[in-house]
Formats: sequence, C-alpha cells, structure tokens
Amino acid sequence: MNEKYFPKEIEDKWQRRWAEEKTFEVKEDPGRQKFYGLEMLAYTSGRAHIGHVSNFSIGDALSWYKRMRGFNVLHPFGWDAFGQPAETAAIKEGTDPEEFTREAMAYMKWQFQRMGLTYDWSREIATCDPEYYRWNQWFFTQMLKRGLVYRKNSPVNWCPKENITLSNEQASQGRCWRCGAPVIQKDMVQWFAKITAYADQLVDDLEQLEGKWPERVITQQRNWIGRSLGAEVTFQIAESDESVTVFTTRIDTIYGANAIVLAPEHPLLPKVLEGKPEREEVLAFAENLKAEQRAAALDEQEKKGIFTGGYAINPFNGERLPIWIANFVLIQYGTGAVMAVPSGDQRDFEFSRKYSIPFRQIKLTADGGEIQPEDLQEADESWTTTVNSGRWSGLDSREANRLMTEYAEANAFGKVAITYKLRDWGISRQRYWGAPVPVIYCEKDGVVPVPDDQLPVILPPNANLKVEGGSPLDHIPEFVNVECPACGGPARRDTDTMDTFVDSSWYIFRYCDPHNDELPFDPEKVDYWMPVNQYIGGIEHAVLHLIYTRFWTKMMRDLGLVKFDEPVLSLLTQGMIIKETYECPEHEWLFPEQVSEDKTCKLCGRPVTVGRVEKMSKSKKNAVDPIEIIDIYGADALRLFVLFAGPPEKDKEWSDAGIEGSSRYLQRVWRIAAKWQPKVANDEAASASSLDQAALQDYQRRLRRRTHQIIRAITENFEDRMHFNTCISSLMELTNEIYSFDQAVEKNGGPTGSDISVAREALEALTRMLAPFAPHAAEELWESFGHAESLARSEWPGFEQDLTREEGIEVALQINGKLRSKIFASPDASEDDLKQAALADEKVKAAAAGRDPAKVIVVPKKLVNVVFK
RNA sequence: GGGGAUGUGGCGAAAUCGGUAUACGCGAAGGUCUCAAAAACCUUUGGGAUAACCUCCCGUGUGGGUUCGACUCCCACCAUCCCCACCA
Repeated sequence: MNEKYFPKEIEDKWQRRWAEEKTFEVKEDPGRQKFYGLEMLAYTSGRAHIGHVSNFSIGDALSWYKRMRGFNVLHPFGWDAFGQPAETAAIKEGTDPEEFTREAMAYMKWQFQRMGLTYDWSREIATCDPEYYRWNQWFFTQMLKRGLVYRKNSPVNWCPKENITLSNEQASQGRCWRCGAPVIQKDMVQWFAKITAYADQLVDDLEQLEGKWPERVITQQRNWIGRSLGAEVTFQIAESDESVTVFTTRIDTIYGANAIVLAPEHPLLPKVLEGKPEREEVLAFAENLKAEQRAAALDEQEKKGIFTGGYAINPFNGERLPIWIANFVLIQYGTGAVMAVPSGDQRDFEFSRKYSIPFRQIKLTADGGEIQPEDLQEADESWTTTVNSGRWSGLDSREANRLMTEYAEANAFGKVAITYKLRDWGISRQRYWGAPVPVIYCEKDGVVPVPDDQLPVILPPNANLKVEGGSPLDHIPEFVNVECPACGGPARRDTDTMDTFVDSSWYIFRYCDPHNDELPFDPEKVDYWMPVNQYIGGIEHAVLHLIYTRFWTKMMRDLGLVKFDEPVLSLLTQGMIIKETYECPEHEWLFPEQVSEDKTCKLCGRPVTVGRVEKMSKSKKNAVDPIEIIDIYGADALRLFVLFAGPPEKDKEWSDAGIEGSSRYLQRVWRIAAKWQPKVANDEAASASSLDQAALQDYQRRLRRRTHQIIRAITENFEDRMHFNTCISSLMELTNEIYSFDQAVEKNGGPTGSDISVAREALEALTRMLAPFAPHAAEELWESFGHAESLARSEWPGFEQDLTREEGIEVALQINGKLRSKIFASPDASEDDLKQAALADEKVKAAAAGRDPAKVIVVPKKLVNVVFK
C-alpha cells in the first residue's frame, strides 16, 4: 500500500469499482429488513453547492451504517427538473428549457458522483421525463374523477416579476418565495387540489410524527392548517329578510359585541347598502380598501373602516349592532364577517376606539371590580369569567362558550363550526416548463380528462417562451387543437402546466419502482420499501413539500395504492452551511483576505459589514465550489469536514482551516495504517478475541478497552442521535490511542504477536467505522488489510461489554458540593467502599475538624460528596 | 402580536438521566527533527491570585429559585436568529 494518502487516485478507483460492480443497486428482499434513506430531490439549478454536500453527506453516512448493519438499504437519487428558473434562464439565453435542464443535470450528476455518494443510480428519475410526469397526469385524472381537483375562478397570487401564479404557501408574507417580488392578486380560472378535504387528517396524523419529526416542523404545519374550533352565529339584518353569519371562537363574549364588521368583498354588502344614502360613499371606500390591500400585502395596516348605515340584531339580547366594513376582516377566512367585541379582542378594541363605537360590555378586574370602558388600555383576550351576559353571567368563560353555542344551536341561529387557515392548493401554472394538465375542453362534453391510454400528454418542444399573455402552450395550435376523446368532435387542450410541487409530492414512491409503465408504482414494491425511514432536507420545506406529500399519500391511500397514512417516519432538517460576507461602504463585497482582524477594509480602513448567509455567490465573494475542494483535498476530506463541523441540524460555518484539519486527519490515519499494514494484513496473527486478556500488557489492554468503548459510543450515536460530529471526534480519539499504542510498542523494541492482534482489531474497527464518513479511504484501507469484499458488504464492528470496562476509575471527591480531591477506586467499589475511602481522605479529615459529616452522597463510579453543616 | 430555537475558551464545538465543565478539532506558544523551511512528532493552552506544574478564588448571556450538587430543572429578563402573522 502507498505510504502516502493520495485521495484523487483512491477516489477514482473506488467510484469506478462501485459503478462497475453495481455495489449499491438493490432489489426487494423479503428475507431482509429494509431501510429507506432519502435526501430531498435535487433541483437542477446548474451547479452543486455546499448545501448539497452537507445534505448528501448526512444521508450517505446513515446509508453506510445501515447497510453495514445488515439492512437492505434503498438510497435513490433524482432530479426536480421542471420549474421556473430553467424557463427564465432559457428566455435569457435564448435556449430551450429542456436543453438547459439536461445540461445542468449532466453536470451536477458528475459533481455528485465525484462525491462518491452511494446511490442506486439505476433508480435515477427526472421529473421532466414523460415516463415520470405521465403519472402526474394520471393522478390528476384520477383526482378529477373523484372531485379532488376542480376548477374555479378565483383571485390567485400572482408574481408580476416572473409572471406566474403562486400557491399560498409560495406567497407567504406577500412575497414570491423565489424572487421576493411583492405578490399581487389576479382573477383567473385555476385548477385546485382539494387539500382541505384532508385538513383534519393532516392535523390529527401529526400525532404519529411526534418525536420523530422536529417539533418546529410539526408546529409549523399545525399552525399552517390552523384548525380552530368555534361557532357560527347568524345575525338578522334589521328591516330586512337578510342575515349575516359570523365565525367566532368566543361566543361567550357576544354580549360585548358592539358592531358587525364585514370584509370589503363581502357578498352581502350591496344588499345592506340597498336604498341607503351612504351607498355610493361606502362602495367607493370598499374599492379603495381592496386596492390598498393588494398594494400593501406586507405589513399590518392601520385599521380602516366605514359604517354602512345598516344594523344587525344580536340574537342573544336583541341589541341593534351597526354594520361596518373594514380592512382587517379577511374574506378568505371564516365567513368573511366578524362580530366586534372591543373588550375581548385587540383588533376590535383598536377599531372601536378609532371610530368611537361605544363599548357594550366590559370585563372584570382581577379583584372582581368592573373597569369603566374609558379606563381600558387594551382588550383582555384571556379566558376568565363572563360579565353582563344575561343568564350566562358569572360563568367560567369556557363553560359559557359551550353552553351558549348549544343555546344558539337549539334556537337555530348558530352552530358549532370549525375553520381552517389551510386553503385549497392552486396547482395550475401559466408556464411552459412543467407537466401539461391532462384535460380537454369540448363544447359538447365539457371538461374531459385525457384517457389513460392517451397519456402522457407530451410537452411539445420548441415553444415560444416570450409570448405575451397566457401560457406559451396557448400559442401552439397543434398542441391546442385536438379531437374530443368522448365524441371525436373538435376540442381544445388545457394549456396550463402543473405546479412542480405536484412532481415532488409522490417521487418518494416512484423510487420504489421507477420504471413501471403500467402504474405509478407497483403497490407491492411500495409496500416493501415505504415508508421512508429517514428523510433529510432543508427546513424551508416545512409547510410546502412536506404538507403536499403528506396530502398526496393520504389521497393515494384512498385510491387503494398504499396502505399507510404517513410517507415519512423520521425527518431530519439539516442546517445550512453558511459563510461570512464582508461588505465595505467603499469597495462593496470583499474577499476574506481583504479584511483585517478588527473588521476593517484593508483597502480603505473603513469598517466592514459582516453578514452570515447561506447562499454563496461569486458576486458576494463567498462562493465555495465543492469540485475545487475535492480537487485539492478529496471528497472524503470534504464530507468529513461538513459532518465534523457540528451536528446535522445546526447551521455550520464554512471554514478553510476546517477542511485542512479534516484532510490532515485522514493523512494521520493513513500513516499509522500504512505503518502497521504489512503486519496486520498477515493472516498468521491471532485474532484479538482469542487473546488471554489477563496476560496482556497495560498498553495493550488499554487499546482494546478504548476500541470497544468507542465502537459502543459510535454505534449508540448512530442509533439514537446521529450527531456525526461526535462520532468523528471518537474516531479521532481512537486514532490517537493507536498512536500512543504504537509509541509503547516502539519503546518495547517492536511488535510482538499479541501487539499485532491488538493493533489489527483497533485498525479494522477504525477502518470500518470510517466508512460512513470517508468511504473511499476506508475501502482502500480495508482492501489493503487483505479483505476482498467491499466494505459495503462487510459488517459494522461489534463490541464486547466486558472489554469496555475500566480497570480503575477516578472518583471525584466533593466537600459541600465543591471538587476538592480525587479517589482512585475499582469500578466494582461498593457505595460503602467509596464512602469509607472519602472519609479517610486527608482533605475531608481537615474539613471535618472533628465533626461528623451531615450527609454523604455517593454516585457510583462518579463522585462522593461529603456535606458538613 | 403569536410560535420555535440559540447563547459554553481566541474559534467550530462536547458534556446523552441533575454528578469531575470545556472531550475532539482549529488557532496560538514552546520544543524535537533539519543547513534551513515545510510536513510530522512531543508538550502547554478558560480567567485570576501566587515564587510555585502546591493551593485558593472566579467561570457555561443576566438576575433569582429548587438541590448535597445546576451548562442541564423552574421563574423573570437581555441578546441573536428562524418561521408565521389583522386567521375573529
């Protein structure tokens, strides 16, 4: 074996061998337990970035471990290949999105292969392949038949910069999730997936994920679905046959209602205004509010409203409540109308104060006294005791809430109601680079789904992407004009494409059976591999992809394709790799070497602004190209570094010194392995397990003990924490132990037979445990130790509990809780032994000064605390 | 406004169940080797007092509390970051 570590050579060799021998290709094997490990679908952006390296290194380490533990490991890879950026890039460069995407895919695949990732490449998928998106279309038609997708004219979120519609999830905070442009509302006929039909299941099944998904993802999903239990109450409109229904979670405060407030878009508004002198003014005001809302989606606006001139009757007490419209009432939520209770809701409070709408009821102070309305500083939204509420006064508010809802129900002016923030998922896009919506419009037969035997509807090549208005597909007559599949008459195709989140909602399943042309997948294969045991990806998908794929799974379950509720058993959201940026007021972005230690610009001496960002870019001068790093240090060093920098879920800062450290560590392993290799590879040495432990020297027993302790530590870490940074620390410790052992051997004048056995045990354990983190180096070492089979087919090392036992331990001796001394004891020392040893200690005797201790606390194997009063 | 997280040496971090804080690595200092340098190897490295590698004091964002004992649990606060946000 080579004396020096040459990563390039080794990595080329093993990447070639793995590919030739199809080492990581797997198939169903009912006799073996499966493990499905998955990293999120890679978007074909054009270049691999360091975030990919981090994501894939985590997943790959776990795959290695599970494989060596004997699991049948499915670890597939694929491309999220449709989408806006490819189209934008193609428009800019005058090329074709397909060409752009295929090139990006080829280049990125080469990059990822140079990382030596252990994917089953035979299962590679790309969402832009007709053999893949055909099944998107199939699902669409299945859903259409079941009413799970439907068309409706609705205001959609529209990104004016990219000219696309966005889902609510993609337009949160009023900005486009990709380009950040302010989102506007636009009316359009759109396809919607009925995710709200699964709202309850999506909330309830979160319980199954408790403890296995990060708490914050569960919380975010729960908040996003936003189920809230309350009541709908119907108020008769005075001098009219009409009524208005509001949604409230606090019907117990209804005696405090002082107004009914409608959203400006509320359909009842024209009727309320009928014949009123305020009519024109109010309608103009409403138009104004709508316009303002569109313009300023970002910040909370000042509350604005106007009295309509109409009144509604409070069904509980017959009071006449003025009907207002206001900007803070949202048409999309609840019934688009609320009852204002200024004493119980901060928004209503501000609104009532601003427009001097008199308060009807007030809350009790803590000591039971009444507060006058003018003394109120803010609304009290807590659950306390009802006041001034007729026969419900003095009740616990929760109890009142229940009783009053029942009363309303019994008297037919109200009912229990549940509302959700979740809205149906708009899935049509007026763009080219996506899967065509498989629908045909016929004058006679209406909306006709494309029959299964005519799928896929192929995305036509060479579209003009620069057309104004509508989708580019609108302008391709041979695509648009078709025969109606039902009557054969002339018909038109739908020219929208599907949101790319449809593609990624079910790709997890496709990996189980990626080339099936009968069905999206064979349910039996899915039954073997699914659910995903460990899913790894970014937190940015907490409410996008992860809620869509959960929805899709439930939908497929109802189609009879799968037998379970949740697609992903365990989720890890990995942190970002961030890198500092430096910005100088004079010289803009600076390279790190242009910044002096006191964070001033070396060119002009001005203080620089230090930023911490994930997105690396050339313009900000903080880019790190994984391939450049691999060229210098090797893929193993790079992978080792990103895993060693911190625990997977935490953000980690890129560091050039860190990558050198990783590289140095691998060289250090290499040196000691190369030194012992000629002896270790010799089969004549006895195996360590046959050695007589009692006959070994101290340094030999120590190395065996440390070896077994470290195997235990790393194994446990893989099983329940996946904190690979500490696994790597442990490997470094083991390496250091081998070096110390080596020195002891040198001192004794060279290795004996038992030295070789002990060294082999340690080196082979080290090599096998290195495989998840630095697989190429590990494979090469393993081979050089005389093993013909790939490490991928070898076992994870086991440990013997007996050998992990310390021979002598150091026990802390505390006096009154402060560390004062140490006791050396046997690990078997009884509590009483330790107590006696502690009391015999000089320091303890001195502190005692003749007194008896008030208390002696013994923690076996750890410490003794002697307490004097 | 709501929700979540984080705060430990010069730096990345460790401490898994309330039990010796700072493992492992980076950086730094000194040494060995060398004509020299690099690499490698060895030693030291939280702060302070002291002649002292004896010993003592302080020390995990701040202030309290519980406990024989708190980075860890509880309360309040400060700072930073992330997500959601007029959701009735």
